[in-house]
Amino acid sequence: MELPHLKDDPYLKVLRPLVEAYLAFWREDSRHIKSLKLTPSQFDVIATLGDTDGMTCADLSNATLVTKGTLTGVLDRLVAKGLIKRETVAGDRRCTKIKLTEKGEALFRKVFATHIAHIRPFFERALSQKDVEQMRTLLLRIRDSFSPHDS
Amino acid sequence: MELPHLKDDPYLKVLRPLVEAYLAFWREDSRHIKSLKLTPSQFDVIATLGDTDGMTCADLSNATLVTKGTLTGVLDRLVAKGLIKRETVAGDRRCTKIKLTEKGEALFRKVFATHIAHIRPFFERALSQKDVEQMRTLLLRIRDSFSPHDS
DNA sequence: GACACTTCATTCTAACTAGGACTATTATGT
DNA sequence: ACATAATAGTCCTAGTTAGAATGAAGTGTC
Repeated sequence: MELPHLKDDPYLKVLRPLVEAYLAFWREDSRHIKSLKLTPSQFDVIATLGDTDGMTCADLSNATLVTKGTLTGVLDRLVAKGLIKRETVAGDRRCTKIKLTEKGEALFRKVFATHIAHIRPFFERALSQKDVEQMRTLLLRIRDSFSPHDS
Repeated sequence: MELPHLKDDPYLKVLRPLVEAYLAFWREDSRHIKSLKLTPSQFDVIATLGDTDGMTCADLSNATLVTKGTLTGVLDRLVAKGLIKRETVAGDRRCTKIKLTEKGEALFRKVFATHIAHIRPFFERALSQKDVEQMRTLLLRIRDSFSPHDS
């Protein structure tokens, strides 16, 4: 992603900070996840699968940031680690139901709260309660500005 | 990257919108870049190289979001497209100076302003001038909260 | 029941990612 | 001067990315 150099443009002045803030978060996020011996995509899948009784590949792909094509490989590696299993679905032989194994379940319990607790203080330090509300509103306006139904 | 499900947490309430806003921008951004027959990394390099008289790999890597190891391959493909050239540096035989070719220069001129003009309206629609200032401040606070020198 | 559609998961390709290892070269400390 | 450290670019590995193609399995229509 490019960072335009026209920093004086009143609207683009927000683009670079957006990219930088996201990237700063992302680096810390994946650094911590890596210390748990998972990749960000793998963590994403485990966290999504936690507290469900299994999802199909298509559901998983929608709920995470991993596309369907990529998912197969990610799941293969999680199966190899013994964290998830693939089960057939009665009544539809096209689908596979992905579930956490015992081991995967245990990892989820151990890791999820830990990770949230790790990331939380970075936001706590930066923003007051009022800032959070403000920020949230503006970020959602940006997000929606990019969505197709916008005029 | 995972999107924690504890949406009620006062501070994490801003994390999901941050990720979503960034991703919304990023998808539109790379969609448009792709229509110019470049990848996001390639565009990043071309845009950074524009209006300079060449940079080393290390400089390029710092100025863009492309790491040194990845850069080699990206540059190889840009050389293959005839958009950049590698030149030796007098006085330091370790360095290579990367420059736009005529063709690369022409592409930069054509494409850069176009791309900015394409992205700009999405932000213009979402934020007032005052919002921009507010947003910028808060985003930079988040960014800096993740940087090492922070307490 | 046969036809065309759709959906599911997988496979494939080209490109990218971080990060570590490697080689050549240049700089530094004593 | 000479060993050591730092730097530059490249290469390598494992994993990810989007997107297109594939083949198997359901669904809808007549």
